[in-house]
Amino acid sequence: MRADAQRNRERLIEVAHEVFKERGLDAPLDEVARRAGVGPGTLYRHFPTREALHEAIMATWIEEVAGQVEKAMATEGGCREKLLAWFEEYVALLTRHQGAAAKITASLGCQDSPLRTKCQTYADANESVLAEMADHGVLREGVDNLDVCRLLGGVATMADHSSLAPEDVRPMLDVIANGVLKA
Amino acid sequence: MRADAQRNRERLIEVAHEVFKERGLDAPLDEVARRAGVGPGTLYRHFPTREALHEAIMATWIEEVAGQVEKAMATEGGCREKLLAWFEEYVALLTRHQGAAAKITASLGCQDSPLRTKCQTYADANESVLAEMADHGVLREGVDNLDVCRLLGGVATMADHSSLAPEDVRPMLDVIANGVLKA
DNA sequence: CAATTAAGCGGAGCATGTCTCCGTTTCACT
DNA sequence: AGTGAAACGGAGACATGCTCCGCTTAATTG
Repeated sequence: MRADAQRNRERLIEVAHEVFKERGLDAPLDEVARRAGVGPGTLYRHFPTREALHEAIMATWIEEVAGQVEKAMATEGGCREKLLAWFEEYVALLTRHQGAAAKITASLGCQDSPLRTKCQTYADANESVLAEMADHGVLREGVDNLDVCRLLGGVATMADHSSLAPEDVRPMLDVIANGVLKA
Repeated sequence: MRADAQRNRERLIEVAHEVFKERGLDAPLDEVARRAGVGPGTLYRHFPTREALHEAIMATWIEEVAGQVEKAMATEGGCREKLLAWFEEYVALLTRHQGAAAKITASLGCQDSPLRTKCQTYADANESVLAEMADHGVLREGVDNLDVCRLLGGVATMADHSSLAPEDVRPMLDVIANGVLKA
């Protein structure tokens, strides 16, 4: 790739990050181009679809997921506290950008989504936490990872749409934890 | 109201019902006007915002909610089966139109949403079911109606976005039921 | 049954946003 | 420096939301 193309690409990702943070994932793409000081054509050449740009943005914070699992698992207390710490982190990661939770979770099931690798990272992370719970014998029988991911995605989406504070999200996560752990 | 205005209003609601069913709640409003054989101006006079039209549409099926509560409570089996029957009905009602679940659930908390009366109907219905569970002594302490509604709304939203079949939704509702009922 | 009038109609048209096409510029290599 | 291809950028076609205002028509009244 030519040096100027590389520069533009990086600048676009950087600017898109800001714009999406400010105005949500549905922000006008021409605005991204304008602020990056390039024409719309340049933006669309680098990122043919809105999703392609989303994917590029998310690549930066997907890297944090593994670390957050470890952090949550280091929480003081029993399995329930660890699980809830992870659930809170999961929701927090998904709600970093307005609109992201719904999109990422929607692509959980489908193989051909451009966001597939991203949501897979989340699913894998959650699976590892559930496996830990199973090892400690506290996981209910028949609890499926995909279902839990969708439930958490649903909570995150509701939190996003209603601008819920963490203390409003917590009781929902409590219910899910109760449903996932043995009594 | 003049007779022709009345006629147009009814026709618009009827057509909007079709269009929203086919293309989701974000379908072009001009398409609704076109199919109804009126100008866009007429549509926007009757329904100044998209939400106003949504509200009018939903008024028709909001009437079914109370009946569905009774139907679910008449399900054979114990409290768990009744609760799950209601949860399934709740999700089915919310996913009748693409995009509806997210919008209705988002307006649960806020007082000034045009959809307030609609989502209140759902919240009241769910509250009555939870009250029934409490009467039978099977409801966990500290389970809040609003949280359960949001969880169900989240499930419905995920079902909507991923076009999930009822059998894919059921396990998520199982987890919520486990979290809501005493062990 | 005209005549009157205001409620209602409808579409031209502006605003915003997406995305493409293609003439022009710039980089990289010789 | 010269050359060719890669990259640029912006005009503009197209889609959608929404408004304004001149025209039509239903309802009322003498």
